[in-house]
Amino acid sequence: MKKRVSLKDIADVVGVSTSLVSYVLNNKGKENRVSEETAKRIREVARELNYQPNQIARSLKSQRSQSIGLIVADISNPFFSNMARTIEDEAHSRNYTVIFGSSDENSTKLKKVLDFLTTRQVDGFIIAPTEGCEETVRELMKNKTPFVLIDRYFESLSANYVIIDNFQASRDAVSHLLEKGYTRVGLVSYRSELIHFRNRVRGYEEALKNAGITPDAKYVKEVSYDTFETEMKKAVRELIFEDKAEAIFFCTNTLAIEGLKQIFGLGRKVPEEIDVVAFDQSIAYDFFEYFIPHISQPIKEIGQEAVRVLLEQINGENEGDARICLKAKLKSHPAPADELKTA
Amino acid sequence: MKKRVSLKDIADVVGVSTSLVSYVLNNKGKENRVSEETAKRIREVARELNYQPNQIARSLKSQRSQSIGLIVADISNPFFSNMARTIEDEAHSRNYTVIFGSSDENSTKLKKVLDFLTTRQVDGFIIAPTEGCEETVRELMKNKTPFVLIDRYFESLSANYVIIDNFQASRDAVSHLLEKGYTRVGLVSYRSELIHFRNRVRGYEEALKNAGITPDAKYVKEVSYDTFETEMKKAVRELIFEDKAEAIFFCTNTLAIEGLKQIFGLGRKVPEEIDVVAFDQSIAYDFFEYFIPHISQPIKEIGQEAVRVLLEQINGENEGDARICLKAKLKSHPAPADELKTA
DNA sequence: CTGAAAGCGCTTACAG
DNA sequence: CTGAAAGCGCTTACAG
Repeated sequence: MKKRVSLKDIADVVGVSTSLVSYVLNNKGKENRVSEETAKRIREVARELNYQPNQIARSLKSQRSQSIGLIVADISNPFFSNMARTIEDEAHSRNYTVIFGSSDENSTKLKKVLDFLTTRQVDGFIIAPTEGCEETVRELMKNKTPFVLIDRYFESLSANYVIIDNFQASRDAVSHLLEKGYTRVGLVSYRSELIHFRNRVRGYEEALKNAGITPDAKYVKEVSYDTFETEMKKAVRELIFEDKAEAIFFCTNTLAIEGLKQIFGLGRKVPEEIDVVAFDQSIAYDFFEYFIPHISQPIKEIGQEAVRVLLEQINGENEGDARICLKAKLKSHPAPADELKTA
Repeated sequence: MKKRVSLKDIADVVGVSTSLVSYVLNNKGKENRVSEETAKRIREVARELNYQPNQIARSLKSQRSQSIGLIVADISNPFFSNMARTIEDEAHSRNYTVIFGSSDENSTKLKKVLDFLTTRQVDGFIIAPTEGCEETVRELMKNKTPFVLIDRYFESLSANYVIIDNFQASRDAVSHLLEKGYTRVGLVSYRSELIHFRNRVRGYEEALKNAGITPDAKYVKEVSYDTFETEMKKAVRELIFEDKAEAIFFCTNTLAIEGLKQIFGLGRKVPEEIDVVAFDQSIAYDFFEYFIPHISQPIKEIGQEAVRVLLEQINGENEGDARICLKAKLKSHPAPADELKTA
C-alpha cells in the first residue's frame, strides 16, 4: 500500500500549518477566519494530491467511527440480505459504513461477533437478537452502547426496536386459510422462545378461535434451527398422515421453502390436497402453479427506521425509547399481476 | 456511549506504565522480560475491567485497519449475499472485519463506494467490477492498494482475480440442451462487455458449433441491467413467436427468474413447449414441476480463495499475480435428490 | 489571520 | 525488569 497523502503533506506544499489545512478542508475556514487566498490554495493542492482524509485518525480524535455494526442471523438469508441492502443505502447516505456479522441464531456466536465489532469501535448496532441473548443485550444497555433491535425484541428489556406486528400478520394469514373452510390447520415454526415466533403462534391460535375452532397442540410443530430439514420431514409427514391437516402455516420463508419441498416430495398437490400460507417473501412463490399466499414484510421501511432510530440515539437526540411496530400485509396474488395473469 | 476502559486505566490500577500493559496483553511479556508477577496482575485487572482494545488506535499506529471492503453489484442478490457470508466467515476467522457496499453495476457508483471505503482505511478490497471501471481499477493498482476481483476481470489489466470458467460452463449448459436434439436455441444475457458475459455467449456459440449448428445473431438477446424486466418481456416474446426458439439459455439467476416468469406469463409449458437452462443457482429451481438445469458456481470456494489471495497480498506474501479460475458444474437434478424424487 | 501544542489510545525503540 | 517518550493523522482550544 502506497503511503497516503496526509494533512501534513498539503501543509508542507502550501507552506502553512496543518491547522489551517484542517479548518479549510472541513469547511471551517470561514469561522476560523482563514484568508480566502490560502483557503483556495489549500483546496487546490488537496485536489492535486488527491487527498483523502484518514477516517481512522479522525475517529480516534472524535471518538466516532462513523460505522455501524449489523448483526443478523445469516446475511445469506434473503430476508436479511434485503434488509442489509436498505441499511447500506441509508447508512451511506448519512456518511456511515456498515460492518456486518452473522449470529447463526446462536447467542454465543452473537456475543462473539458483538465483541469483535465493539473492538472496531462501531458507533452502534442494529441487531436481530437470538434466543437467550438477554444478558448480552443488557450489557449493551449498561455500557450505554447505542443499538436497536430488529425483527425480534425482549419484553423483559426496555430497548429500542423496530419490528412488525407478528400477531396481526399471522392472524390474517391463517384467517385467509380458514375462510376457505378448513378446520384442521397445522403450523410449523422454529422451537424458540423469541417473541416474534411466539406471536406468530398466538396469531394462529387467535385466528382459529375467531373461527370457532379450539386450537389443538398436535397441529403445532416446532423444529430446531440447526436441524430443521430432517425435523421438517417428520413434521410434514405427521401433519399430513396422522393429523390429517388440510392446510399448513409456515412461520418463515426458510420453513416454507423446506416444507413445500417435503410436501412435493410426498407427491401432494398444493392447494388441492394440502393448502399452504407462509410468512415472508420468497422468489420461489411466484412460480408455483398455485401462487403461495404469504405475509410480506416492509423490509425497506424496517431497515430505514432502524438506521434512523440508531443514528438519533448515537447523536443523543433520542428521548426515551423508540419502539416501532410496523404492519405487514398478506399477499395472495403474484406481482406484477399483469405479467403473470394475462395470456 | 460510556467511556471505554483503556490501557492507561489498567496501568493506573496496577501501578505500572502503559508499556508493560501493552506488552503483556499482546503476549509480548516474555520477550520483553516482564516479571510473571506483574504480568499476572495486569491480566487480572484487564479481565476485571473487561478491557477491550481500541482497534482504531491500534490501526492508526500500525497502519492496518484489519478490515476489508467488499464491493458487489448488489448485496441483496443471492449470489452475492451467499458470497458475502463465506467471505465474512473467512475474514472473521483471520481477525478481519468486512465492510460492504453495492455498485448496482454502475461504474460511477463503484468509484464512489470505493472512495468511501478507502477513507475508512480498509486494508484491501474484494470487488466485483462493473463495466467501464478499468480506470478505477488501474488507479488501485497505481496506488498499490491490495485488491482481488471476483466474478469478472479485465483482460487489459493484470490484476488478481478469482473467477470461474464461464466459457466451459456455458458450453456444458448449452450442450446439455442440444443433446436433446434442439436446433433453435436462444440466449438471454445482459448487454455488457464484461468478460464473464462475453464468455458465456462464447460458450453458447461453441456448443452450437460443436453440434454442427451455425450461431445466428437473432437468437442472442441482450437486455440492460436497469430495465431488464421490460426488455426481457420483449426478448422472450421474440424468441418464442418470431424466432421459434425451442430452448433458451439464461445467463444469470436474475435473468432466469424473470425469463421464466415471462414464459409462464405466456402460458408456455417448460420444457415441453420451451426448454430452459440457466446460469447460477436459485432457490426457485427446486420447485418447478420440471427441475431447471443450471450451472452451479462454487460460491464458497470463490469467497475463500478471494480472501486468501487478498490477505496474502496485504501481507506481502504474494509473488506475481494470483489468477484463479475455478470450474462450475451443470446441475440437472434437484438436491437433495432423495427427498424430492421419492414418493 | 496563523501556528504551536495537546491529545485521542495505542505500540515500540530506547535508556536505565 | 520497567518507564518515559515519540509518533500514527487528525482536531481544536489557545495564544499571539
